[in-house]
Amino acid sequence: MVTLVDVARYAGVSASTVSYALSGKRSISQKTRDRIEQAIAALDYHPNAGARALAGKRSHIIALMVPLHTEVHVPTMMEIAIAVTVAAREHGYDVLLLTNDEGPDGVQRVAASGLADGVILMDVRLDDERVPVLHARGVPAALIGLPVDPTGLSCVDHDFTTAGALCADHLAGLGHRDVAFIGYGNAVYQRHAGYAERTLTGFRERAEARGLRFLHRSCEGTYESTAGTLARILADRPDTTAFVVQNEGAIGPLLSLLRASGRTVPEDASVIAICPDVLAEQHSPRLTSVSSPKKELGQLAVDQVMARIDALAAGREPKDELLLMAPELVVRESTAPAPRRS
Amino acid sequence: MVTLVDVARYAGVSASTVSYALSGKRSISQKTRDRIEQAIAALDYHPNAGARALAGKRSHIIALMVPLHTEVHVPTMMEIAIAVTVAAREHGYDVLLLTNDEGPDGVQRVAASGLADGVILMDVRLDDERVPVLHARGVPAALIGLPVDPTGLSCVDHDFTTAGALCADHLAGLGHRDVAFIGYGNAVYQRHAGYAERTLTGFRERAEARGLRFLHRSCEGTYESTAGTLARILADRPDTTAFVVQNEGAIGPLLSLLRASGRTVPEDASVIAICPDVLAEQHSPRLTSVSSPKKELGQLAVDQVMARIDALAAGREPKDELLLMAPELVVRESTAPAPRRS
DNA sequence: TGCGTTCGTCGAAGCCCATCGACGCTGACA
DNA sequence: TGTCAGCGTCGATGGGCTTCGACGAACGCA
Repeated sequence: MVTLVDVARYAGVSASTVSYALSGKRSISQKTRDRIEQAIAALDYHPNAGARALAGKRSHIIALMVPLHTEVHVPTMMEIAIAVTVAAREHGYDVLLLTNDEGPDGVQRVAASGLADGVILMDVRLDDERVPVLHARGVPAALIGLPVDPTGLSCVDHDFTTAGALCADHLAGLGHRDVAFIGYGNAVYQRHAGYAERTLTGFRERAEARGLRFLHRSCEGTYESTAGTLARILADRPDTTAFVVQNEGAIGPLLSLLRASGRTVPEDASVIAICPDVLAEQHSPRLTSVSSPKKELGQLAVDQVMARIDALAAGREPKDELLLMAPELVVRESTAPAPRRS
Repeated sequence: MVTLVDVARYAGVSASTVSYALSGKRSISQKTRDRIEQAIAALDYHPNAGARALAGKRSHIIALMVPLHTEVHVPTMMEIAIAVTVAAREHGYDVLLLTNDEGPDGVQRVAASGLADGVILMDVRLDDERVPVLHARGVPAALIGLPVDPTGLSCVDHDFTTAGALCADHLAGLGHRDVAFIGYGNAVYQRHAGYAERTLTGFRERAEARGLRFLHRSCEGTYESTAGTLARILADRPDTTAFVVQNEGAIGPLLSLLRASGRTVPEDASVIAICPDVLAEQHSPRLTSVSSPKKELGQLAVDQVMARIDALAAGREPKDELLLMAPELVVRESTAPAPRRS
């Protein structure tokens, strides 16, 4: 194994000089810097991570805790995880993958052992039990999702409330009067997943403000569940002319079922999906959708932990942040003015 | 920060005794062991990861390199990643997430710096450029997927060849004569993704052996692409009575399209999906499918790296392994005896 | 009773790097 | 020409842990 001392000897300087050349924390003449770089290349030197962590009191690792089982769209989660990893690398950091099932102890473990300098939590519950640990140990952290009380924390999330409102606005603007909202399964609402509730609230408030009549129905996301949900909706409100779907699994079945029931989208029924753009694009007709950027979410979360890690190292008080990413409604082919009443 | 010395002092023993008590590498009397455990609990001691890595020459971290962008089913990938993480924890290891775009350099980086003790590679290409790095540095590694030349490596993968064969067998057994295989997009075959080619080979060979006429068509996985693919198949071989689909995105559209064209599944047309069971279950009718366990895949990969890490530490020569996980064909509601010729 | 073991514990020597204080040297300025 | 600032470099120290060799105590056996 090649060490810093080997490099120093090869370059004819002292070990500390090599260290400073690498970290840039003291100025080094161009000449020696060149010699050192040459030595590093010649010997194929890679600083030892453990030693660096020990001496520098920084592991250059952040932990990312992902949900083990989730009702949320898995590809979306993955996209965020990857965005986090890529963004972290740009800060010279690596990402340690933790699963939800380790719970608060997992956070404790990686933080207390100095394995990770900071933590990013995904799938945050309103009363998330990992949050107290963060406070207790003063762990630099960023949450993707909003707990009830975000004081002392940095959080990023999609602005689901606005997402819901955008849907209501768009449909109201097209002249629809009776609208149905097809959401996630009951379990999601029962465990108070923030995103589901907030979308619904945003939609409800705007719908009421714009004089829409609306129905919310939960749905498990399978073909059969969607069929049942749709049947109930049409039985309860036969005049329904538009659907908002916030459940990736229900989109395909809904379109098939509408088609099967003789309804053309968008002439007879409009459909808005709250889902990633790629998904919206791959249906036929291509779906008008509301989505928010996942990549930026991940990047922002990383920026937030980094800021907190730096603040901690510098002894500064980190400032709380609460960022909601604006969603965007893209009009495609699945929404049209409401059909005239028969 | 609480250190091992603090614990030792509190327990009235020496530091090395505490270390041995924790690692179990030398016998410690029950009495002192108790005192030490009590001290650890009282002081809330967590061993410093960096120091441990430095002194022990093991980081207790394995790196998992996941594809950045992939045509493969993302939830499947995620399931494997999570299985790896959970399995690693059971060995006292954590998982570092790397993305494909770091390429060979990424492997080099984490291995040479001692950041990771071993590496698991996903989405392995037939001529994967990361493999030479593994050989050059002697990095303990396990591949999920098969390269052309697996000598000196440990690999696990699904037995796609058998998966293809199972499909052909099942359909031949039901009396089908004309069968279509709807695969991934051309890009997947062009970059020689092993899984796509092997499935096709297995299917082709068995189909020929059983006297099936068959057609392979690639498909991008969108609704429109599926529509085009199906149209071409029916134009070329109007007598086609069964479909094998190896493309998660095409399943829903295919079912809708068959239904729309007046074909009932399974009476008029049989469908087998090569996909995870959960997916197969959520369509209507529930699909006969061929799937292989993802969780075991992840676990086996972890076992393989661990074996190699241990071998390296003990100076033993690790043995190569090549495990193919047997797929299982589950008969559900989408396959039936071939309809009589009209 | 004497000897050789085994068991339990200790002290010290690293592991590799970051950082601090010190020091000689060069150049600017008075 | 003398003085004072940097600038560039060095040596020493420390960070928390693992591991090796050593050593006293307790024990078995002859």
